[in-house]
Amino acid sequence: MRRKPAATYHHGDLGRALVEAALATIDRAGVDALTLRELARQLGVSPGAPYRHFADKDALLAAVAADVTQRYQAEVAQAAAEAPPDALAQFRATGIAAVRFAVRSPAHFRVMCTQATHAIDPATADNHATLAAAQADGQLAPLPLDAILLAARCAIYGLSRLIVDDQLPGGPVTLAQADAMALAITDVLGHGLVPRLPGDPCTAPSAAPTDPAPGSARRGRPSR
Amino acid sequence: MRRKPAATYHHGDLGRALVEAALATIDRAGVDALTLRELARQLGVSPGAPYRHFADKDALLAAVAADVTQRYQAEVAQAAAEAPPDALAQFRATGIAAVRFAVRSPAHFRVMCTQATHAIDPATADNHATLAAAQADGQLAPLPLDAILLAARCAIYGLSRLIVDDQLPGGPVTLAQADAMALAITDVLGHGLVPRLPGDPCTAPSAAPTDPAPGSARRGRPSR
DNA sequence: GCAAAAAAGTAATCATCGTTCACACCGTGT
DNA sequence: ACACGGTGTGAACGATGATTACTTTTTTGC
Repeated sequence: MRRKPAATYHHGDLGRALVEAALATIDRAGVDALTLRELARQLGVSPGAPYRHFADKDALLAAVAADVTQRYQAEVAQAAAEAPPDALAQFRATGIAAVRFAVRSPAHFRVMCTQATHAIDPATADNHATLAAAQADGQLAPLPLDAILLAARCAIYGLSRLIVDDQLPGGPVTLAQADAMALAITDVLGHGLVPRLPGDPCTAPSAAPTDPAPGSARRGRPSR
Repeated sequence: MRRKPAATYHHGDLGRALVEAALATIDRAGVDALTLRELARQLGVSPGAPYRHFADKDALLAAVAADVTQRYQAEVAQAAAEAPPDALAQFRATGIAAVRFAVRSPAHFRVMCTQATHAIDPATADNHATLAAAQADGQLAPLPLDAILLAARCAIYGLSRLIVDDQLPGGPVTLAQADAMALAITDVLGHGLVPRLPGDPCTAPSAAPTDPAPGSARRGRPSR
């Protein structure tokens, strides 16, 4: 009773507390382990109390997903802000940030993808303009912008989901491995699968185009 | 009692029937709508009967996932067999086949990804040899094979999951749209993001490198 | 100030689900 | 003929999501 600034009623701010407790439970034991009753138990309220704040379990999950989405987008945006402004560096930085989020909080990431319909898009409007400018400057290949955006998004989202879905051989993925894989992907995407003419600038802006990739992208070999 | 070849006992082949009924239910209403009791009801058996064939619900789901995985791999393999043997054509064909499966049976695809741990790999061992040969022939860029394989896998898996997770604006995706998107992605991946020198062979083998992509990859524009 | 209304929580209750257990049924091998 | 193992029955148990009627607290309109 000393000082409860916002604690106005019995609990103060159930609703917010429910979301945070749900986040903790999901992060610890996965979405399937989430139970409204157990949540109410943890917060010391009756089993029916949560229904004053959320229509049903799905509504709570939607709120959780919204919270996760906000953190996700903030982290990606910050990574974009801290990276050099050229298109490839932006792609690399945001890709790495996105994959890192997935590695750090796989369960949260999964909830976000399942519940928050099309919320994974890394700022389509701005990118369009930026990429168009990059193409005009000759920094970017003259491919349709929609196709470029889609390919980049698929590659990063694919890596993230491969990780959180446990589809990569070799157990859980470390942050360093995730970084290396994201880098390798951006390099491949930047360079292209079709061989280039000798003397082509290729993926110069990257650190070491071919070295960091195989050292960590070795996963995939021991699968069969 | 005329001729029931395998129908020996009360039901004949529960277990198989359970898997098929589960597949139908999942395809119609999603995994969350799957209930062991309802399944038993449909098959005219008691609620405890399924437990003679599966330890629990997860075991049934694992069997379902195995069934889906088999069909998925068969379809992808057939597409690979029917496509030209060069590396890029193989990538395109298997990619399109995989995405088509996801579009046709989103719920099945999701169960497969969630339950069947690392089963989405399109034949890593063979590909390694094929790609190495392609690289030696100069048909493929001299990038680390692991990175190439990873990037291709991420792009296709990413597109598939973007579709089944409903992360693409514009409602459900048609088969034609999915084909176009897969094609656009393979083109971008083949060409590379970094501009090429004038006169470079580029993505010649494809039909129309830049035309089919924007017509259908327009999705992403109306998002914001 | 204060009483009415709105917000927040409680306790009891329902339907359903996953799962288990003791028992009954059926074909088979001896 | 008979025991036995694989298969299905039927009735439970515990837990969950959700609803309802009721109480308590906070807010707020006058």
